[in-house]
Amino acid sequence: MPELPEVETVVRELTPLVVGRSIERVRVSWPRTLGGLTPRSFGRRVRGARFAAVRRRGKYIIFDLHRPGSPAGHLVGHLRMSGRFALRDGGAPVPAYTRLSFMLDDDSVLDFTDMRKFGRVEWVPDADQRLAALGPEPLDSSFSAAWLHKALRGRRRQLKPLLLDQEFVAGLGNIYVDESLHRAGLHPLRSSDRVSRPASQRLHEAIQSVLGEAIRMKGSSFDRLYRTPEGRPGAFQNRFRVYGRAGDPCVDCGARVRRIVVGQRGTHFCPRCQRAPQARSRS
DNA sequence: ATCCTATCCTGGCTGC
DNA sequence: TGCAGCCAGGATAGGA
Repeated sequence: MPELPEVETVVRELTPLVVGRSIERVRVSWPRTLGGLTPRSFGRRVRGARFAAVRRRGKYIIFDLHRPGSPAGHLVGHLRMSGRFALRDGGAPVPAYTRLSFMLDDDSVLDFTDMRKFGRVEWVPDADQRLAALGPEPLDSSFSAAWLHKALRGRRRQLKPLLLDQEFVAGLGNIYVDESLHRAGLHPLRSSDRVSRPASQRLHEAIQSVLGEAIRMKGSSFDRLYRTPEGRPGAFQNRFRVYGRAGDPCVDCGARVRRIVVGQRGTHFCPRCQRAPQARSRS
């Protein structure tokens, strides 16, 4: 599932392909993709606009739009499970599962395809306002070990669902949370208010190193779903230590990786490297 | 404040 | 071989 590293890869590959191009026409084949606007009013907002920049916030892809002289709002995209952006030549056949297409002024077409139809591409006047509720970027300097320790202690939630909460930290999903917790030696059910300062530091380091490595490898592709805009798979799946490895030996200690369900999410961990939390004593 | 469940979707898998 | 039923999973809403 596309998480921060996959979205970052999409943004990097898309930038040189679309920045400077303008939108001549839009074709909507699954209106819910637009998240509220009708195809007609969506088309009115974006037709004639030019892509000024492509950037990322959490798992969201933001396209800044301009018209001659003035800003023209933003497209805010989310890939969810199976969304994908890709460019094609105007004469090429429309790919399967295409939900939305932007015909550009150089005769190329930017397609948003999405088998499961959960993805969204919304037009908004103000992207920062739309995404204001998101937590800090885990690769920014604002996300420090000290901040993380304080933030963990200020809540009382299990680490797994807390790290998946985009309002706590933006961009982590099921895969990178499991991988980060394993690298930090922290059990997914541990209560956030019981994480020590050294453990917070390990978690901080683990999150940044996992994300950094995954970005360098252009994300993770373990099924047909995620491909970069250039159509290539990522390679970080070869570095998974726990995700999808239930029953296999832990790469660090050899114990069998376990899979449990936490908050309706498959959760993978090593029972030896990630010690079960102690029951909270009453008092 | 935190937790739990349902919803949106489809392809792929399991079991009969 | 065919088919019904279940599952994954990000975000969000509503209820406990």
